[in-house]
Amino acid sequence: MVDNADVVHTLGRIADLLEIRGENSFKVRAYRMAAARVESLTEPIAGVAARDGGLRRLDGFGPAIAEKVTELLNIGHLQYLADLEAEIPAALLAVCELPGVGPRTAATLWREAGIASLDELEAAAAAGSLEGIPRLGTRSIERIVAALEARRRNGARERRPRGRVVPLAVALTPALRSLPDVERAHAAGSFRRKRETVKDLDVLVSTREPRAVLQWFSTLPSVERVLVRGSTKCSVEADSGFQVDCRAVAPEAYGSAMQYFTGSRAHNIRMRGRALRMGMLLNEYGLFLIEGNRRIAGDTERGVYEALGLRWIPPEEREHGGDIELTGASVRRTRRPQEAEAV
DNA sequence: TTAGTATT
DNA sequence: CATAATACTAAA
Repeated sequence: MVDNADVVHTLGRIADLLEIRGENSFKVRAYRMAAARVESLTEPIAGVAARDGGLRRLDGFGPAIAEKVTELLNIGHLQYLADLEAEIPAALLAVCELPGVGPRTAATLWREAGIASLDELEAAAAAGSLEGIPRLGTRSIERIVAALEARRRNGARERRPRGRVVPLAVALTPALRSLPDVERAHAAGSFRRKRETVKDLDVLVSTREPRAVLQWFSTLPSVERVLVRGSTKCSVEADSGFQVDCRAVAPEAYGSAMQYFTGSRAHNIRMRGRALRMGMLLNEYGLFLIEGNRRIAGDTERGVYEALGLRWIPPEEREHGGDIELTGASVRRTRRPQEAEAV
């Protein structure tokens, strides 16, 4: 019996393999969107398929994906996926999991050097045979070797229970606040959204001296490896390979930066799309009227939501894109006229 | 400058 | 035709 989770897994796997194959990114995205749609179903997909209209009634299901999922439901097997798996080694997906290595690099390693797994990559690196691969310079090879070493030490990265990350967060944010140039510091991301597990810890700081703050952050004793360090953000591995991202912004952008850095990604896409439809641009630096490029919000997170006609949405409710419609009752509809100036 | 990878 | 916007790094 094929259940919803099987369909989600199958569609996601197709997307990953198509990506390594270098397929049109809209096609890849289509499979991911269809997978997300099935994941959000509250009933067995077989039931949807059986009813009038069938799978095509689901958002994100066009003729091609509907046909494939029908085949999977009916005979418990999808030839299209089998063909892809015959073409592309499954172990390449693990290569893509290395930080800094994505589908294009994995495809290059495979096609140019026949590397199809982490073990083969490690052997090739040790033998020095990565040199000479097109678009793979010395620095890239160094990064790959470092990533392989980190993985051997810590194993594959896994999400951690939120409770296991709390001590890190409660130690890090006050430490950042105690720096001379830092005004504010808070954990954001899925930690702030109170997800049960988190993939990494995101910390936002406001400062006029981002470089100094990020320099301090990247040289903390518990930092095992610096992944990237630029002028506005720094990502490190600490605490057995757990990733911690620090983003620094000017104090007047703290609200919009918190909005951005809290996510979720789907929530941000909806918020930014809504801004566009209202003739505005939303990014981590503020909310801007496109006409005249005038900044109208961003100092506070609440100000961003209200300028977009929404009430402030608690982080826990920002998990899915639909939250804006479900919970973000329009301020215009709910507030009384005399409160209008508060926006 | 651009491609690739990354972040929410 | 297709959901947003931006940052960092290495290679060319």
